[in-house]
Amino acid sequence: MEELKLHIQRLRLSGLRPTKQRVAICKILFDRKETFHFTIEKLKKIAEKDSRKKISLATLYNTVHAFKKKGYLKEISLKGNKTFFDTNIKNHHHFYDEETSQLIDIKDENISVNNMPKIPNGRKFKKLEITILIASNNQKQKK
Amino acid sequence: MEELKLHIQRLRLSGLRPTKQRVAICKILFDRKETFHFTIEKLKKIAEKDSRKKISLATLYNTVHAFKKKGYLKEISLKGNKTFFDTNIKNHHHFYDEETSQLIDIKDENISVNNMPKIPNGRKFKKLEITILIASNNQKQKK
DNA sequence: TTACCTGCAAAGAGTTTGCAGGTAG
DNA sequence: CTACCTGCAAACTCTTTGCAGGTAA
Repeated sequence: MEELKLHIQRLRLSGLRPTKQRVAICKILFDRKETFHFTIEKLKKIAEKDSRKKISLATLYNTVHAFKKKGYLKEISLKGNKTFFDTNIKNHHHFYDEETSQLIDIKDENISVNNMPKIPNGRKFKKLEITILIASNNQKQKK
Repeated sequence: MEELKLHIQRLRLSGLRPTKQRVAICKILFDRKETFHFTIEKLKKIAEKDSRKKISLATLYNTVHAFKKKGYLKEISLKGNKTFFDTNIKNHHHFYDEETSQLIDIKDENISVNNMPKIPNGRKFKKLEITILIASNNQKQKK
């Protein structure tokens, strides 16, 4: 179980004790090859199904926020009132289908801006975020 | 009062009757040269101060949503749980200072993407949204 | 043992909705 | 007069927090 050690390390470095609930959350978040995009609600359902136990919101929120603060997770900027998180912490962008709430990563090297506007006075550049909104092809016209 | 006629027209086209409260909202939103970025809460405060009367949340929400549906307002994609709106309905992008929640428009012609990634199968391109996160220059380092 | 953690439930924040009196047409 | 609108408050959704029993170290 090499992964388990990594999970425990990630938790400790985030200032959290490695409890069963938190390790279960880690498995879902980090035992995967591909990016995982999620809301707290979705993570809760998956974590409870996989571990076959109740995981409280308090635990989910404190764990996810500690990971975000430590940089193991990123929050995604989207319309709407749910907070989305992303296990891909590299600099990257997204396709987003608002109808299905589905997110797809775009690698940083697969997109670029060729003329950057001047940053307003007294400010400095922090980060670029590009979202390409997409929709189903076969969709009927919305009235 | 040429503006008043425009406000009434906008309201009618949005399927709303031109009441005093709604005209007051229109004045704040549309009697201006520059883009206005706002949350419902901010609009409420300004509208109540300007018109010196109470405007209920129900009125604010139904009016703003009708304008958004009609295309007189746009919703902005940002982190966090408040909904931001924008009176600039042209295709454009934003600088965003998360510390102050300040938004600054970037005209579409002042920024461009030079290599677009391939749109996922079965989807079509809808819209491009670019946000440039900025921060104050003189800010102390965040720990 | 001690500090931290868990589940629960209550509280907050933002948004939406039902209702009864009020107003535009 | 009728349909729509307003303010109010209740309800809803998502998130945060306080608490008392439980667990890691």
